[in-house]
Amino acid sequence: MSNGESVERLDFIRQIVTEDCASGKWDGRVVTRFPPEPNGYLHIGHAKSICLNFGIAAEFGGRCHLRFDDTNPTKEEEEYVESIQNNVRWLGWDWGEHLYFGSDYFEPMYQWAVQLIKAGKAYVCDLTAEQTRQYRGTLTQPGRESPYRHRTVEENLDLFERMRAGEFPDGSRTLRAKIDMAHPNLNMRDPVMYRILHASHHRTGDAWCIYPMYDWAHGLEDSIESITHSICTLEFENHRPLYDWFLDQLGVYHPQQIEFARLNLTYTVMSKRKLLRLVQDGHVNGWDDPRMPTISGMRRRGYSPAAIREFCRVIGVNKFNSTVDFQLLEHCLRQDLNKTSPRVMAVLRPLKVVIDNYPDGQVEYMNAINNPEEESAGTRQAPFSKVLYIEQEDFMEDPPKKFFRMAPGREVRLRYAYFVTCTEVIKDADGNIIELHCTYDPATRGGDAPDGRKVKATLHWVSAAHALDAEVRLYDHLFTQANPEDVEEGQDFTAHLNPNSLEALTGCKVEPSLRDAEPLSRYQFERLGYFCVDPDSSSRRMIFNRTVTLRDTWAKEQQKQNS
RNA sequence: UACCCGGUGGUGUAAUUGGCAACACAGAAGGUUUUGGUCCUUCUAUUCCAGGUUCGAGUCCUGGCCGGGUAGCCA
Repeated sequence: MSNGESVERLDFIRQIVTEDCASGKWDGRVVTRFPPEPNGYLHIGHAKSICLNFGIAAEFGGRCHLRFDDTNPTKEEEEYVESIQNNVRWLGWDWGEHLYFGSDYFEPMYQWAVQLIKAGKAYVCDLTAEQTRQYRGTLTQPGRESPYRHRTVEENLDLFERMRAGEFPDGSRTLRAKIDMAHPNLNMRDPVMYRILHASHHRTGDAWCIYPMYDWAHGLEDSIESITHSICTLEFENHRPLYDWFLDQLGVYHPQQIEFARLNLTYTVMSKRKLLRLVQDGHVNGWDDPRMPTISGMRRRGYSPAAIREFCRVIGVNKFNSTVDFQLLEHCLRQDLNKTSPRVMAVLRPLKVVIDNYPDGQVEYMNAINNPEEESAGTRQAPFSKVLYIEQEDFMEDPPKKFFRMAPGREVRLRYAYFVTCTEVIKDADGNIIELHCTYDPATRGGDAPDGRKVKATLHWVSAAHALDAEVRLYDHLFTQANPEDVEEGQDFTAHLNPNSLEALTGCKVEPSLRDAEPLSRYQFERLGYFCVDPDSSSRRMIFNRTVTLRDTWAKEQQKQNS
């Protein structure tokens, strides 16, 4: 293991960066960027890109810019700019002074466009959007040249200036690059560089009514910022020739674009469009709903930044599409939470237990370990008394063979407290078990028997008189199918939404040490899972979100027996 | 039926760049345990196919097959 760890393997992008540093291609500089469009919330797929770009910069002693690619005012909002910054910071990355906006470069971009026009490499086109599409040809057929392709430089300059001045309505003209209408790569068939959009921009206001297209803008943004490695996702592979063409024609600083495969995860969707749909149609309660694969949602759910970073590390980087098993994410989560989360006892579905031979009114404080994985976390005192709550599912009146927990006449351990034996089961008129009576062995205080006898199970519990009430929200996958996109004709991804993805439990009982738990703080509820204090939680109304269950071999055993 | 990219266990990735196919997750079995957690041990492959080069091919070459991307005045 230590051997495998020491030989840190490089993904193909880090190999390129390593080679470039060795050859001095960029004078040893490493400058990357994370360039989101502020038109939605970041999700775990973005985290992969963020960790890649910021991670490479950190590992190679370079820097990573946070740059908002805000070239389309009709879709972008300030709210998203803020959430994105918060998310990147929360994930643990720091862009230092290097916060940029594509819109800050609109003027130099415009000047470069003028330069291209003067060089005869760009022209103003009066075709409508529909006509442009028809002239472009198809995947198998070449396009036709626009009738406006051969305007004079003077006419183009004049028209382009008047486009900027606002003389023409939306959609009436575009500025296009003059490349090759027969090019097999459709992106090279005289792509649009500017469109007219009389729309207010969240940063530049009404200063502009022409806005640059992605292909024109992005390379220039990279060039201005002296990016060395412009890392993007696979769908931009076909755009690289155009990225290169613009920069070559202009003769400016020219970064290298490198593409990698975006992340897919089982049981979830990963496109901004679909996530927006879930929010807008009310399938979830906002972008930060704990069921969402958004960074905000995962934060609220209780994921730690370290767990997400580790996940992004272990999934690797590649050039082919793949779908990562959700369980790998949960593994990274548990691995981190196990080391860092204080243990606490909480009962989700309480069952009252009375210890008949325990003195009325007596309270003992039991020494409980806060985190067996972290000695420095110390211990705490948990109050124990005659009336307790245990978990309903920890008792069975007629237990199957492999059930080790409480049953009539069986002795089990109450964690950090005593061995108890169930002596009586009390039911209501409908036959539901509503209360248990037990006896305890005073000699087993702390949980060990002096005579060395063993018990098969240890149960968590809370003292009824000391317990705090809480609401606990249990979450499951948002979709019932590993691949939500795999649907019948006429259906869409919402067809497999899981109707039981949220189960809210009230009347849960938690130990009193949780009284002042901070919002977003994380705990392990012993034997149950990891839980996080919801931001809406207060001392009057405590709310916990279940982040993830503990691995549960008993649950697996039950499934086997049922099937 | 155009162009570009890609195919390694159930899943995600490695393979010192032509030299014993390795790691993790998942699954199965067992051990330890005051969490049925953690931890520890063990078990699972025609490297898409067919040729070729070579002492030797996951890696190089040729041909096929399969998958993904691309016809926004989105990014």
